[in-house]
Amino acid sequence: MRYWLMKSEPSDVSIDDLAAFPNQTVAWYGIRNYQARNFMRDQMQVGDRVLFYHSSCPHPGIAGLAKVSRLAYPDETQFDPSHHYFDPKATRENPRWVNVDVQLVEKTRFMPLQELRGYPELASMRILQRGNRLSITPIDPREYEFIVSRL
DNA sequence: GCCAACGTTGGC
DNA sequence: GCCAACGTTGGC
Repeated sequence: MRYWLMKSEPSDVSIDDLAAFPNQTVAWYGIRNYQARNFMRDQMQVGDRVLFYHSSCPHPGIAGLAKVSRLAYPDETQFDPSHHYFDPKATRENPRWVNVDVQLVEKTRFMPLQELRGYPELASMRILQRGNRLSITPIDPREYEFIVSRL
């Protein structure tokens, strides 16, 4: 089992939105970065644990715990010309983008980015590195446990 | 709104 | 295959 941090803009899908969805599950659509796509396609397994992170918002930070509930499959939004995430180079025969499904495990207390930055134990987390933009990053199991034990 | 970082594109 | 230009991300 692996551990991941997945960024979501709360104006798009917040932890409360996730909690309100059917089965408390969301398709992680809209990933248009090859490295992040490859994590979903090649490495994510059902049951993998996810830190659900709010980004690009007034209060960035960890908002809850989730898990991978379905293996990667083609992202529907790439086929829809009216959609923001439409990709003219993608076809049904040759999809370019995939997504997993993510299901809520628990809405936790909110752990702000500022707090994460304060723990020396987490200093090597990718999310904390200057210039990091990757929206899906693997998390070291010890870092995951450290964070969960403080939520 | 600024700006650093970095991924992508496309001409050559 | 190089690399300059451009676009996007995301914290502040």
